[in-house]
Order: sequence, then structure tokens, then C-alpha cells
Amino acid sequence: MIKPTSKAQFDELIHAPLRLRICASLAPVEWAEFAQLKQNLGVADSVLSKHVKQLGDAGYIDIERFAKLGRSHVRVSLTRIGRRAYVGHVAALREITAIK
Amino acid sequence: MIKPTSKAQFDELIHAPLRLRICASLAPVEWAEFAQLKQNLGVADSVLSKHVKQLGDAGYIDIERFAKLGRSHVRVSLTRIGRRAYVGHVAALREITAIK
DNA sequence: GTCTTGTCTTTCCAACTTGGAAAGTCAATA
DNA sequence: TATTGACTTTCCAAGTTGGAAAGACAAGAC
Repeated sequence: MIKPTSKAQFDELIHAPLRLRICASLAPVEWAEFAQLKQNLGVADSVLSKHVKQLGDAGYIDIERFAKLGRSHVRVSLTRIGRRAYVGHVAALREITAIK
Repeated sequence: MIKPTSKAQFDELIHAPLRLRICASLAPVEWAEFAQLKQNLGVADSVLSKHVKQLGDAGYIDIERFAKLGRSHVRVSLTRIGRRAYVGHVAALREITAIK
């Protein structure tokens, strides 16, 4: 048996439209800045902050502060667990939506 | 220009987990019976009935009664509009989740 | 030192959504 | 007329959303 593919696993936390887009935005990059994410997703900061917190509480993303031009910013990135969950969820979506 | 591909369009009504599965179940078949659907999805009939009604109200599925062994049953099928919305939503999901 | 700003984070709130149980419909038997 | 099957509706409690408003906090401006 070869290395097991991470299995398809529907994840309700990730499925919510905005969180799906957050994870999708993070998947291809090392990390993303809060402000950039907010801009891309087009939501109020309170909303993004709350969704980011939910993903963080689940251990799906890391939330780090860093300084830039004397101001404190936030940068988020998928954790290994988060990436696995995201990939698993995408696999689940593909399974569900594949025409059998 | 060739025939336009139905465009990717995220659809919140379809996105809900259960409704996504309902649409996915209907996509490859001509129609499905309520009882069969309920069995496959593993939900209470009240729940399925309400989701089916929502999709019906949106014009996404047709809900027809028919007799079988002297009893009245319900059979549902995707309408053309519903299929287009479903395909568009799946396309949107693929766009979102494709690693860029 | 204090005020102001920028960058989030929390709280508050009103609106919506869900899922299941229980009750209701309605037609076809028994 | 009572019962049964197959849904449909109503009731309800719990959870989710999104945005505005208020907070928290550090870094400059003065």
C-alpha cells in the first residue's frame, strides 16, 4: 500500500462561504496579511476577525502579529492541520459534486 | 465565439451542505423519490421536506406526486434552471478551491 | 506625558437558519 | 369510520451571520 491520500472529509467549519474563501486564499501562499485578506474578501474587519478567530481556535490557522512601518499588523497562515482539513474538505466537495 | 459556458456563480441556497447533496443526488438522474433521498441523506422527513420546498420555491426543482402501490409518493427532479444553478455553483467551487 | 491614529478585536444586536419532534393533511385501504 | 402511509407544517431551541459601535494597544505627533 502506498502512502494514504488524506481522505475526503466534509468540514462544516470550512464550508461556510467566507471561511472557504479564507482557506482557499491561504492554501497557495505561505501567509497572508489581514488587511489584504479583508480587501480581497470585501467584508468588514469585525467579520473577518471573527472568522479568522474561529479558524484559529480550531487550530486551522496561525495568527501572528508583526510590525510594519511602525504599525502592528496581523498575518495568518494555514497550519498543517488546517491544510489537511482544507484539502480533505475540497476532496469531499469533489466527491459530492462529481457526476457519478 | 463559441457557445458560452454557463458561468461560475456561487449560490448560497445550493451551498448549504444538505441542499448541495440534494442537488448532487439529482444531477445525474432524471428524478429521485423523496423516500429514497431521505434514506440516502439520513435526515428526518421534516428536514428534507423543508429543504426540498426551498429548492422548489426557488424554481430549482420540480416536485411531483405520483401513486405507487396505492400510496401517494413524491418525486423530485432538477429543473433546467436548477441544473444551471447547480452547475454554476460547482464551477464556482472549483474556481475558489483551485490552487492558483 | 497626552492626544491621535491605525489596526485589529470584542461586544451588541437583529435577522436568519437549522434540525428534529409533534401535530396536521390527505388519500387509500381495512 | 378508523387506520395507515407518506409526506407537510408548525413549534421551538440553538446556533450563525454580518455590521456597527465600542475597546484595546502600540507608535508617533506635539
